[in-house]
Amino acid sequence: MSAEAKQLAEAREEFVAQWGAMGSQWGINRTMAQIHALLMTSLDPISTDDVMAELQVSRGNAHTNLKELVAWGLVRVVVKKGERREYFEAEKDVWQIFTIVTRERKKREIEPALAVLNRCSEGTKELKTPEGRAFHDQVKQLEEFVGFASKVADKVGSMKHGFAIQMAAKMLG
Amino acid sequence: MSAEAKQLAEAREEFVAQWGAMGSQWGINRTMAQIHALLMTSLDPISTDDVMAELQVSRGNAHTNLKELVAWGLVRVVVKKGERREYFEAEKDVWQIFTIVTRERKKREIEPALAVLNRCSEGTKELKTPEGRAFHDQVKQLEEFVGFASKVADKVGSMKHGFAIQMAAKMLG
DNA sequence: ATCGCGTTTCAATATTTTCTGAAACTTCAA
DNA sequence: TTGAAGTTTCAGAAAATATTGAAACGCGAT
Repeated sequence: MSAEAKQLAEAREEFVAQWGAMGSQWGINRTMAQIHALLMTSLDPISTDDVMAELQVSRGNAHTNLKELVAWGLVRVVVKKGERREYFEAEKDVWQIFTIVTRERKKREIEPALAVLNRCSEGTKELKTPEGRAFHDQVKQLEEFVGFASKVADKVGSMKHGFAIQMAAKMLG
Repeated sequence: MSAEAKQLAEAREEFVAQWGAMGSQWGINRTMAQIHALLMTSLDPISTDDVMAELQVSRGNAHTNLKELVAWGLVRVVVKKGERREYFEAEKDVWQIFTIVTRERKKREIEPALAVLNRCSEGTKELKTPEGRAFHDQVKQLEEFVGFASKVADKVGSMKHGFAIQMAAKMLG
């Protein structure tokens, strides 16, 4: 192996390892994040067995997390003609990745919160005691804010790359 | 207990329980989220013993998570004159809560990612093989995007309530 | 200096989450 | 129909996280 190839292999290994470690901070499991890192930096689609070999994980683990990435929409299944084996390739466009993660986080984090807040706010609407009113008001404020965040997430998630960059640039400027 | 008081107690209990369950989804531990819910909907500051009684958790657990909330800046310590015991009260303004969480998430999620990306991008700058270039380019794109997100987070985290609402309204309109 | 009251720490334990490995299943070609 | 190649599932094992409970600690009053 040439010096260049070695340098690349090292950098990639670090990227995969660190991205995996970060997965935890993000509430995403380590293997899933590592596979994602591996796929994002692979020129060609790779198979379950490749993942097993690269990351030293079991077939079950590799399989489950590949399919989870496919469910998120961050990874696509690729079939090579004349081969039965499935290959996988990642979405590489960073804006696409961002919108996918935004949609997914909205679904997992914002929507359930909103449902809880709606319920608690509705159920205390006509309370008359000071404690009851205070509770209702606080929950209502949270509800309104989270509802608003939900709309923002929708908007951002449906923006085209160029438009988003333009808007953000204006905001930062 | 009156019917109103019962209704309130029930609603609050549900809010605390559900907010706690959601903590997991958010990568925040359940007790911490429950304490936060409790404090956000409490008119008066409450003590460690109150938390232990309400949530049926140990002193150590209550203590650790209260202090963690204080470290985040979501909760303040209150000393009542003539009392040695510490009481705690939550920040109740939703925009304040949002900016605090934004800052904290930036610190925990965005900054470490950026550090990794910087390192991996720097370390592969002068690779010449197609694989090396592809890796460098992909990492660089991620780096640029995350760096951008970092700036946006700073900006949003330092906005005044009114200004942010105005801007977001324009964006959604 | 000692006591009483509250805070803090931490080793042991419990719970939750992730991972493994093997069996069951599917599909397709012979 | 059989079997080779690949995929999927899942019960049990391992690892990571959260929680307990009790001891150590800090501090002001006596």
